[in-house]
Amino acid sequence: MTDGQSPRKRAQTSRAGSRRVNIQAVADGAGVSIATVSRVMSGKGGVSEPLAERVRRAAAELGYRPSFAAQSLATGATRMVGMVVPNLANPYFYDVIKDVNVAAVADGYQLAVADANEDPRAETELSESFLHKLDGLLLMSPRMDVPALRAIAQATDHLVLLNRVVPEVGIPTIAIDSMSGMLELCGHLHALGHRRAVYLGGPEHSWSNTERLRGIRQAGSFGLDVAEVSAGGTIAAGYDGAEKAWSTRPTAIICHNDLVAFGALTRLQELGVRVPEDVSLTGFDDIPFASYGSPALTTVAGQSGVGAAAWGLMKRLLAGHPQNEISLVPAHVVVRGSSAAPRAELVAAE
Amino acid sequence: MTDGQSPRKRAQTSRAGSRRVNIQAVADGAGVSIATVSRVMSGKGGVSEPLAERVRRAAAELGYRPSFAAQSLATGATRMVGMVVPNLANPYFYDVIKDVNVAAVADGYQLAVADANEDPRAETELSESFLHKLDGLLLMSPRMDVPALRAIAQATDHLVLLNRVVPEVGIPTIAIDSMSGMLELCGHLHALGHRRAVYLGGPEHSWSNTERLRGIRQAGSFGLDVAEVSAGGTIAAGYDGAEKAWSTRPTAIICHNDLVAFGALTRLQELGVRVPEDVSLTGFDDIPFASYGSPALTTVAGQSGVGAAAWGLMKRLLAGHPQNEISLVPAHVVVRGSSAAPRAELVAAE
DNA sequence: CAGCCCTCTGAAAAGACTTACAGAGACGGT
DNA sequence: ACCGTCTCTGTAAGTCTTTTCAGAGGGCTG
Repeated sequence: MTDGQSPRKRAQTSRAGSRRVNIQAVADGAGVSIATVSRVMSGKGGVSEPLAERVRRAAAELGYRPSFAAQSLATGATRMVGMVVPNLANPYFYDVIKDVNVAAVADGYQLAVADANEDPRAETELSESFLHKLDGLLLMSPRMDVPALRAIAQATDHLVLLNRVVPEVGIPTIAIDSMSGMLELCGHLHALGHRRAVYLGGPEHSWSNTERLRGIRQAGSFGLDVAEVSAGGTIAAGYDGAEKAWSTRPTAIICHNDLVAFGALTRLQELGVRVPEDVSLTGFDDIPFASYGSPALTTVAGQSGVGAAAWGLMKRLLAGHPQNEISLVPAHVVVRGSSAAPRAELVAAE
Repeated sequence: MTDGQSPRKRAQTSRAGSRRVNIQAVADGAGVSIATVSRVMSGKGGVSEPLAERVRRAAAELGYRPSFAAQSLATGATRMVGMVVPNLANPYFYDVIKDVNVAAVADGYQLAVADANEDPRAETELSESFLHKLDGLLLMSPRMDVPALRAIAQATDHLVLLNRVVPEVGIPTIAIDSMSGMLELCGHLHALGHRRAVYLGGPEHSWSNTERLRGIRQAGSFGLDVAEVSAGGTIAAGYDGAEKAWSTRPTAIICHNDLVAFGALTRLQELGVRVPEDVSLTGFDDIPFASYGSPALTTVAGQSGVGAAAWGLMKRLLAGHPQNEISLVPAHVVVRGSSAAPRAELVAAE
């Protein structure tokens, strides 16, 4: 307190000043103008090497880091993108998030993830907030309604949709081809000899559920008859729906996703129903848990590549090239222990 | 195009101006100064109602939203906090993330999550980046070494540690009391009659693994003998380690977490070992999958409250009140089907 | 009726950067 | 020797908001 100087003024002269070290401090330290410091820090070139070195040293000495807020304000960009996910609890999402993350980081962008907690309103709010703060937005399987989606799409060009196709709004999209994946799965079951199955459904109005149902209905054309039992996409829903599904004595139970299958499997085992001897059971998504179930789950894998593709789209959008691509990533059946040929007497009984 | 005005100047007069609607545009629209607009938008009061109404209408008409970057620059705050997680793939983390999220949102903060993909270096980079951009940082079970952690702690006061206690650096911390949770679990097994168990360990240098081991070693004092087999905290690690653990013919296998237990369960069933008849199996964390396994997993639950507590700490830090609390959240055994009394002859054999 | 205080409003500074533009110096060519 | 050009650097404007301070006006009190 006795240093004899007003601590307020010329704080940038000494490093003891309590104010943040800013670009001016570095400029003073290196004896150059702030423009030069800015040029050196951003690596844009155009500064002679000896001077640049001097600036770098001064910056390092002072521990200077450009202010994110000021940079964003000046450039109008943050080099961050957001991703809103309906529910982090589904391990399926994680695979995609990881993919996007890796790809984005490789391009010098950072990904921030927000969880909407299964609430469409939260989804909308988070989306608008992210959009307003970051450079771009990836929406994973959004449950929000079309008007909400349209509002967001109108507010920005930097929007990518994952696993939901909304033809009435032109948004660049990457989605797993649930329909054909499901069709292939049905084909697999049919080939094993199944003729009567039950579909344990997913979230009512979700696009993926609609698509998977579409695949299932098409399977009717080659002779696989599938009844529908609605569930909800979660383990609990699978557990709760399993008994009803089994009550119709199908030879196969097709679950909306692996989570549902997992829950159903547990319930079936409680009921003394053996999988796959008494009934075949299938999932969708191929989450890590799927291959470790007992039996391991026959499922449909397709997420690989989705994340990278989504980032590719976003990257081009950020570069200012409008996209209107809607691409479907193929999905393929992964056969594991939970599906088998139905017992002969069950097929014969039909 | 014949409106007779140079479109460049006074762009704020018409809504056709291509530049962003800023506070000046609203001020002009409402016939007030930007200071008044700012006051109205931030709800700070001090503006007469009729005028405020006029401003609100003008803002709505123009679709004005304050610039996030400018706001951050002016206030020095973002009202966002970041959380870095080693791996989103572990469902356990999700419970905590969700909790923090809910609590933060309730206080008007937004949570951004970043995944370090099990890479300590990425963890450090993400942390520094977030710290630099956002108002605070929550570090979930960080794997980074102490110097890295110390560097971050020195750069900010707004840091909260979850599930890792680092006594040599004074960081506010919330952690599950793994040690006593594990001790309680051992007590449960001991009470059932178990005397010889194996611990299928977690990530080598993680704090939680160290603590759980500590609990296990203490259990020796009341007569539960536990050998150690290192695994790695993942399903695959549990699967891979199960056979080795079983080879010592314990009456119980204590897994580092539910993921490991899940993998081990699968492998044991493949080997024809029945759980819990031939061996008891326990997890830790009580992830949603745990109660749906077959058998359902006996585990240790403790995460409830961790997220909210962590946010509480962060909130006080953000309010400028230094904290140096290191609090341990109690964890308790949840008994389910995977643990039972050992078969009499096995105990007798000892 | 004067003075005081209170409420409301606006001007202007502060916050930290980027970047267009201009200018200085060096160097080569004629 | 002069001019043009090129490279490097600095000045200053622009980005958008918050907030302090001062001032205007009105009402109340003594």
